[in-house]
Amino acid sequence: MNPRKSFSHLKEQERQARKEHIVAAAERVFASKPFHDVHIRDIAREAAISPALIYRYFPDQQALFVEAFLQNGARIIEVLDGLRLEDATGTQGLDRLVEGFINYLTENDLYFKMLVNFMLEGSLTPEMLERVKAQDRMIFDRFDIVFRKIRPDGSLRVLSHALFASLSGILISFRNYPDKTPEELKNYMKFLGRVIRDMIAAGIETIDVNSLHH
Amino acid sequence: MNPRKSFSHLKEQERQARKEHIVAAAERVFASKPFHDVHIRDIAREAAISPALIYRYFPDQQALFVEAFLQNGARIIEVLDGLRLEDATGTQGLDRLVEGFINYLTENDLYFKMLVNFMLEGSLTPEMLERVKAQDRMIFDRFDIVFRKIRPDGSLRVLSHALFASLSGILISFRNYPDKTPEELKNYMKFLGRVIRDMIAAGIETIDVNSLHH
DNA sequence: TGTACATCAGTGAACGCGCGTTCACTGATGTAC
DNA sequence: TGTACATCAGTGAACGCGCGTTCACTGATGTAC
Repeated sequence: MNPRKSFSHLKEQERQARKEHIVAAAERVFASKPFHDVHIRDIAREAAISPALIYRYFPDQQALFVEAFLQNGARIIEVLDGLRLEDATGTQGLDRLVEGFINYLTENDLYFKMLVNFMLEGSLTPEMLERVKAQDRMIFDRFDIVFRKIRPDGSLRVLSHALFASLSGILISFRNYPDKTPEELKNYMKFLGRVIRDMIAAGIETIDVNSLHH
Repeated sequence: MNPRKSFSHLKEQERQARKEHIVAAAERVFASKPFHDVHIRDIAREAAISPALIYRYFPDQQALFVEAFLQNGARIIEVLDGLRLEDATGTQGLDRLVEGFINYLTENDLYFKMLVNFMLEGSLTPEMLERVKAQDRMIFDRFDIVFRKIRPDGSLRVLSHALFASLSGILISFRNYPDKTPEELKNYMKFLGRVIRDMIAAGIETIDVNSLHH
């Protein structure tokens, strides 16, 4: 590695660090206000830089948003891995997953708001879409682990999809449920999560998952 | 009723009809493009009137949007009532509900997009909020009917919430699932709906719903 | 070591456009006499 | 019946603002000799 190369490598690293600084600022802004109230100028202010500088690091707004989104996805995967689902036996993993998933996402609903917004209107570039898809798969993989413990023979991915959708639905549907404190809301969502969990735990033993698809 | 009064009544009726005409146009536009691409000018064009006229019937954009939203909610309730859930026995009602709900909302996803948008960012006036809440309750009432058939003793509303959230979650999570035709998507969502349904059917007999809340 | 020059991260201000909303006006219809 | 006037639904154009993005520039750092 000649000096020239090593130098440009350092430069590149610096550049990467600054990029991450901007993404981190974006995440903080997303955490603080509704999705559609987040503007380039807010993020620039949060990062203490000029709005124009953002365009030296990202081609446009969407590229930055997707980056922040993926960053948050990575964080979710970390949280799921922190639950040590592999080590659980029987339905223990399911318990942990439901509890952990709702816990994290009620406390960090930025990822969730972004996720839903991308799902609703998402018209991503093919390349961005590929990255999001890959991350989705990684999340579903974590869900699969839990079901493999209970029904090693079943269509795990289908169950993962069903559980993910159910939990997501809880988080969305009761997000702004009126006349409740945030604490009550969170407890109610966790309660609904347990209802779903118990249904699944009761049903999974008896149902022939593979025969359902017709 | 004197002529004056009857006359103003007619006028009022006309006014109401024109209002509905605008709302209907709004619904059509919402059905045709993403939520955030729907603008007053689009709706005016669809209704074949001047944008300015809309402001003679609605105080602002949000008022019109909420009206279109409630209109769609009313339509959902009609669909649910059309399923004759009262006449079903055992888990038959549950089957019909899951099938009908997903069927309708995959084919008319405008309501759904609006619903989710209101849930995510919704900052409605108290009066608007009250109307939306009342409609939510009416929808959950239909869900309750189904569960009352199976478990007359359980906490019906909780089960309704859990099922509603699960189905909503399916509709959102797999809305833009990549590399699938709309037909395949719809079938997969219905399939996931049946998975949830079977879990519930299996679990509901054995679970003590009332004891879960702690 | 010093000097002229190139590079490039970073900037504040301005551009341009889209969109909700308002304005000033028109013309049809109804009313009073 | 005819005429002057009031009302009010409806309009096209303009206002105003917010926001993504670009522009023209600065100043620090590195390089060549």
